[in-house]
Amino acid sequence: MDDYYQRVYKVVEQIPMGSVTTYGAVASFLGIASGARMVGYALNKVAETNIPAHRVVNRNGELSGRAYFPDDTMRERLKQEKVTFVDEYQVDIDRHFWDPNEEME
DNA sequence: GACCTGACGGTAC
DNA sequence: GGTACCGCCAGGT
Repeated sequence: MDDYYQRVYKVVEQIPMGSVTTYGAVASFLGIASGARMVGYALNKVAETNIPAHRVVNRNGELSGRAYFPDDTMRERLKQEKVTFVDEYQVDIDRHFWDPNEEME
């Protein structure tokens, strides 16, 4: 369902600056807790659009999809948003975590 | 139409 | 506490 992707984009667009969420959180919000992979797959298609896909990381806070962005766009944008990094390619997910289920219920 | 792969997650060992 | 394996949904070959 292409509508599925639309929902993913819509949720990702709601992520406030300086905050990040996880694939699992988005998937859970869409009703498919086990479809975290699909979320990342969908974001891959919007990596070059206006969707802030860089604010979505895995459950460990790692920028697993940075390779799909040109250069270090993902890391640079997050740093620009004052997001705390615990590692060169890992954000402080526990500190900036944003749950769509609590903001868009 | 069947099999393989993929920006992940949770549980088991 | 860290590593390994299996499970999920969709899409491409």
